[in-house]
Amino acid sequence: MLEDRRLAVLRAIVEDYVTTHEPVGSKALVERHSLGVSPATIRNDMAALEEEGYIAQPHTSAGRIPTDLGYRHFVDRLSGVKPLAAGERRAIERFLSGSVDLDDVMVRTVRLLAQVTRQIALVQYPSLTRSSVRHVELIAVSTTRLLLILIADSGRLEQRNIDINQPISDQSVSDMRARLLGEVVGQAFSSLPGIMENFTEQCDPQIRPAAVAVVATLLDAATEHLDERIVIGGTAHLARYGEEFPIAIQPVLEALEEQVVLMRLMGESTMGGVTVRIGQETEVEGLSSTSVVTTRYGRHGQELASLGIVGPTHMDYQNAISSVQAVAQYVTRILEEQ
Amino acid sequence: MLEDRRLAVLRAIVEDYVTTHEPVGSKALVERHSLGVSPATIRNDMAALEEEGYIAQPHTSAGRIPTDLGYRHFVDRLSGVKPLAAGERRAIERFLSGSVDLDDVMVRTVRLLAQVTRQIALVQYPSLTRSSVRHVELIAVSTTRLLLILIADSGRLEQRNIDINQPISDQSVSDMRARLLGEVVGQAFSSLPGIMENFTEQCDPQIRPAAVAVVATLLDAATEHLDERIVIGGTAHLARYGEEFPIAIQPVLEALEEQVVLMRLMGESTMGGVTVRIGQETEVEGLSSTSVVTTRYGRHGQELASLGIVGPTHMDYQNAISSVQAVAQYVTRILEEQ
DNA sequence: ACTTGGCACTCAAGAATTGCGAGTGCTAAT
DNA sequence: ATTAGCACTCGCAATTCTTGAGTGCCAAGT
Repeated sequence: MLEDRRLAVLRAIVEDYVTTHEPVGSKALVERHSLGVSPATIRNDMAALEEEGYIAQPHTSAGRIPTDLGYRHFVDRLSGVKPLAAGERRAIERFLSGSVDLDDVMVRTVRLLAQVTRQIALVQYPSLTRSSVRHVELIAVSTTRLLLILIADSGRLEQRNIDINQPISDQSVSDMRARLLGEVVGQAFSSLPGIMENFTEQCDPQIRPAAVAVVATLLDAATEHLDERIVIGGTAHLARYGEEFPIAIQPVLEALEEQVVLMRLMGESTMGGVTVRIGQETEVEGLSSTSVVTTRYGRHGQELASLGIVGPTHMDYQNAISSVQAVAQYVTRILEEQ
Repeated sequence: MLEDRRLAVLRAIVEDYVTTHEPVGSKALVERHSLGVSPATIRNDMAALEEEGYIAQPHTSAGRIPTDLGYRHFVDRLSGVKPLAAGERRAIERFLSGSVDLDDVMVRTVRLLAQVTRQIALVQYPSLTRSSVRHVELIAVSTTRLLLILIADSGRLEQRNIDINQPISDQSVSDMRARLLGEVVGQAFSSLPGIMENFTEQCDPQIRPAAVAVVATLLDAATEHLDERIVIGGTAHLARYGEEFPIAIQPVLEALEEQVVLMRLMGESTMGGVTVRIGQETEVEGLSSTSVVTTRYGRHGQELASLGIVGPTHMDYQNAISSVQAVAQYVTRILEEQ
């Protein structure tokens, strides 16, 4: 009973603070929520909650605000995912359908997510790690330059220029293309290094140098920078919460321009379900007063990549979580159609 | 002589304001610049300049700041482009070389430009309008779905999925691919509508529906959304000038998320030379207290697209202009190598 | 053993006041 | 045309004052 009320108080504090963005006091709390006890009682509970580290006072004569730990508890005990309004679902569906290609899907998704959550949105391109090769194309741009194109079954596409020392005939290029196609189509990207091991040896010695270059580039494209493409949107929302609260927006914008940081945010999401990292938990300096809500998405049941949002720690977690989840779900569906 | 000095005063005011970001007074001016006259004289000139609309007073007892018109005059009379420091040139070169593909070039360029100018950078992908087709690829993803890939000689690449009603054989796809290749490779994108006019008619009636879909998609890819891809970087710099000056950063971020706005900024640049739009001249609401410096870049002499920066009206125009110009030059060179 | 009313205490934030000084415009002298 | 002198303006920073929301604690009540 006692413990129950304390949690209710924490919950009420989080909810009020999320909506008003102002420290909440004991009196306001009993007025806005039907807690059935007097402010004095609440004060005792608050003192206990503060002792345990769930809430804090900006200064002596102010109300309480939740700490990172407080949000953590709140999120962990969320009663359940609030379903999205029907209108919202329809909006999502309408927004994502009619994408012409993968780039388009990514751009639309990030816009949608930013719009629905009113936060900064991040969407990672489908990883090559878990994809396989749909097609390979080798094109002679000139006699000493080839263009290699790799298409993943997720629709993602990588291109690389290859410079070779000796001129190569169109016939040789065509042969190599055919061999490449035979070897790699349908194979997982992760298995390419093994598969390509003997490729050059079985080549006509004359074109071996070219083959070596092609294989090197292919493996580079297939194994390096696999997950490095991330689209960002909705940064304008940053200004909104920067206005009133002591969030320096520069470090946030800086963090969002660092590929490494983004990779960390997107990469660490646990499989299945939604990951919420609050404040310091992001382990990124510039994001210490923001929270990150991510989840994985993927087609055909395999999880390809992550998407999510970045917002102030005092965001509406319920809404954020359900939106992120819903968008991930729809993206997955769209990608399956592709 | 008199007119000369007035211009010198305007110039001095702009320069001082750009470095200090504070209204500049008559006394400070004569101290920092060797104008050879007394503050009182400067005051007379200032009064005249204010009358003509080149400078303004934030309030009665403050110094003067340049108006948009003042900056305009300053920029128009710039003595000449300040050459970049050798170190800077080397940095640019090092930064851009070693790009693996077009995406890479674009991303590196935008980062570079943002870093060098310490402003927000915009880089537009090479337009298809002025490119021609390097290669076309038609791939059967399934029996009722094709993937069309268009590669421009600028290295830009477009992909589209095509759903067809009736299953199509691999042989038919291969035939169509061969015909497509023969028809369009080497042709300008702008000429494709004419070229493709009779394509479907010369098709085996059996696969005509598929051919119609392919042609429609091809033309759509080649003629719609030609210039729509723009990369943005360096938004973190926005926070820097947002800190001290009365620039609301939200409208700027919002404007930068509007494709239409970006297109207008990038599209209107005049050919050759650098375009500077100051304050209201941008004709974008959210950018009324920023200036935009753009120029065109392109390979083989043809100008493919634009790149540039967005910064506060009180930016260092000299530096901005020369940096934008230099980066455009190097990008052009890199693209020519590709 | 919890709850609650009462009460003294704290302290950030806003309003009001003041002094300072940078900067101006004007005038009269050079 | 230039300049020194001077009265005037007015934003800004520093200072002080006031207010009130909110707290912690204690003693009384259930």
